[in-house]
Amino acid sequence: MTGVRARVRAELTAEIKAIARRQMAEDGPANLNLRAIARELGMVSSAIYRYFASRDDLLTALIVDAYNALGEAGEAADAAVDPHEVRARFLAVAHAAYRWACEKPSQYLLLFGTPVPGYAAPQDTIVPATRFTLVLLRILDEAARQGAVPAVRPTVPDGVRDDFRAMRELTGSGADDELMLAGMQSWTALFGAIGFILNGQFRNVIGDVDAMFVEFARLLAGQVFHEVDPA
Amino acid sequence: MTGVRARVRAELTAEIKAIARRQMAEDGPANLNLRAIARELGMVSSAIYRYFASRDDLLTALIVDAYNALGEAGEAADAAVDPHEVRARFLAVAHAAYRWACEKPSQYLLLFGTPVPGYAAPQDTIVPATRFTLVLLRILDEAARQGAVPAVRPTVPDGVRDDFRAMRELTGSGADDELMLAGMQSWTALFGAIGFILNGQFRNVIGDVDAMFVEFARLLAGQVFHEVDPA
DNA sequence: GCCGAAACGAGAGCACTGCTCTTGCTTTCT
DNA sequence: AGAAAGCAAGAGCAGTGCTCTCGTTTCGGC
Repeated sequence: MTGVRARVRAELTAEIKAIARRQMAEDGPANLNLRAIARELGMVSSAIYRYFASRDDLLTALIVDAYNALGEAGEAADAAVDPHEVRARFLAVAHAAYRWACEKPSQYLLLFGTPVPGYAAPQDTIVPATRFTLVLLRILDEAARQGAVPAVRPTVPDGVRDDFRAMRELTGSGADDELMLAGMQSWTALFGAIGFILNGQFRNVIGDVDAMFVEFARLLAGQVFHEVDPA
Repeated sequence: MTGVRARVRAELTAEIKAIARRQMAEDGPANLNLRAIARELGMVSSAIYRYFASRDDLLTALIVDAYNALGEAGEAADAAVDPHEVRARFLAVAHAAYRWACEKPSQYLLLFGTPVPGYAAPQDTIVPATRFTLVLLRILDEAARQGAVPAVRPTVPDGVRDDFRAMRELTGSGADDELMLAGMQSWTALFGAIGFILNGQFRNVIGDVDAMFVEFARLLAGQVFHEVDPA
């Protein structure tokens, strides 16, 4: 094993993904084009199939990479802040997600945009997909330890209580149902805002979308971690 | 004018759009297929081009229709509630959007999902696109009249103040900057939640997503219209 | 009523896509 | 050394959006 061939294969695989990412950034995530990649590599289109069994397979690999990159960005941002300052941690992670999305909009849309046509996310993606969410869950955990209470207290629906219990068991989180639901809501709001900004939904409406996002994040932090000293 | 030909043309145009919507619902919004539509109509693909200059043109028509349908759903829901009960109005409109999205997921994703490949929204879409938002702005207006204050008070960035002033002038709204920003945030959070649910982001995580959405909406209403008597 | 103009559907065709299969060549393993 | 596996190339298939041409049908002004 690990002869010349194996190394060349790894390099070519990486190169295919790199070109795919660049082309997606130029032509949009849904325009992933195997033939164009092959052309750029000076190969013939059928050769690509030695490395990825299908277009969907390549897409899956890109999605997994993107989830991991986003998760890593979140983890790094979280680790750079005092673990006890939950608001600061939330803001750092939120800004990290926003920054990552702005730098790689096509990859962000690959994760959170409309699923590509007949594409069904395979099993390989679900673990990397949870990586970013786990960062937020850990922040919720610490917030619960500090007795945080949401600004508006939700009434958690019965059907959701079981799901939250399962999540607690799976992640070892100690956040109570109310905090969990508020956190979940802020989580969707966060990604909703990023998605809207990236999709240009605020074009011709809001000029400085960056400033607005910063304030959105502050609002969310205040809503979830209300009875906690501000950072 | 208004001969046989004009009526047939109108009917065929509508039929093309109807078939397109149905096919989109089956194969996903990005799989809009002119040839398949023509096949179903018993026509040849080139005949479609008598009615829509291009695939993008047909897409635009569908998008305009969808924006109008969503806007209409919001307007109807809002009109069915006592105009003074702002929380109830917000909840009604939020639920209307959610219901519409669940009934017509492909059309919702057409509006708020990843933009279709090389598609750039033309001018025709921007007026229908604001229709739903205007409903929320009117609710904010009434809330301002009642002295509503967000649960967490935002500090409105300078760059955004001008945009809000422009929106006020354009819509005749009387909502102050803080309420406007909180409303905007809740608006993105609302559509973010709907999008996540539709895209299956909560699959295998939350069982009863409907119940969760209802509580999300209640949270949002509470966050924006805090110092207002609950409906 | 008539006749030119415009609208229409059919069909062939172009350039492109994802994907398959076969054919030789090269590297790797036994 | 020889078999097996990996590899790139090329031809080819079915499908796409779109264009162009060609007879036919309908419409509006005379």
